[in-house]
Amino acid sequence: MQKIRLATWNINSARLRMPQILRFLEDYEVDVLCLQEIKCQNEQFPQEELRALGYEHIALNGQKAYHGVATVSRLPLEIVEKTVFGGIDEARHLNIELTGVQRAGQAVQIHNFYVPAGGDVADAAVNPKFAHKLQFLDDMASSFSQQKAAAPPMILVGDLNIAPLENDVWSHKQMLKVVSHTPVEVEQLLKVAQSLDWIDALRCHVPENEKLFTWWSYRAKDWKKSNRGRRLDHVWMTPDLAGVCTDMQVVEPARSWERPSDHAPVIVDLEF
DNA sequence: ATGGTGGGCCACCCA
Repeated sequence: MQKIRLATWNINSARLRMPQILRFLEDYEVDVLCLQEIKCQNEQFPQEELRALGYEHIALNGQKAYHGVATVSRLPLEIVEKTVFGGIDEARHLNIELTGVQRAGQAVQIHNFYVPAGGDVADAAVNPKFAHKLQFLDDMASSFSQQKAAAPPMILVGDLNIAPLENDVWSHKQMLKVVSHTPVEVEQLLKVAQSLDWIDALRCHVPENEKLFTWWSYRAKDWKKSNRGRRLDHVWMTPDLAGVCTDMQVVEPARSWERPSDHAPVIVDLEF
């Protein structure tokens, strides 16, 4: 049996927060880390410190200043694809396969996503960023639907910028018109989930009637005290991997580290 | 109803 610890973290600048990344990998004994918002080009990504720590397998999809995703691993990996969803050429997706981790003879793939935030106004007619977000989700759903007949075992992680359930936000009622929790986005995300019957791995371990957050705004005076969080970061698995995820945790302490990201890392423990 | 913070980069854009 093979035990793997996988994590996802919107880091909000990989260069600025490399000390936090190294601390997280060490303290929590992470095997594979998917980062979003690395905010740098591939050649600017600080690889040497990661390699020195044993993370020798690094896949990058960076761009200048904005967005960008990276998958950092102790286990061998190969890049499968970097896909542009939503019609705007931004670095928001990276699919790798863990060549040594297999299910029914097929290597397990890990999709690392950074879905557009969508701006402030939840109306695609007046807000192009919101239109882009909806189109991005639409393209995700189509892409996965096309694979339905013969999808390999896949895990999807990342900052999806949507908190779909009532207890994925601090106040369902007060958030209904706030981008990230509007019914139209939630519906779109549901379509993506249905495209391959994706399993919401985090909610397999925390029931839907309990609050579960992964993000807290920088703007709160005391994020812990006000606790106005949202579950924007997700881990999904294809049905053939049901039962593979034995545990999960949102690493809230990292939100209080020095110069933190506004997202906490999410860890899942996997057994193959 | 408003503005609050943070990162990249050097005027503002993005979250």
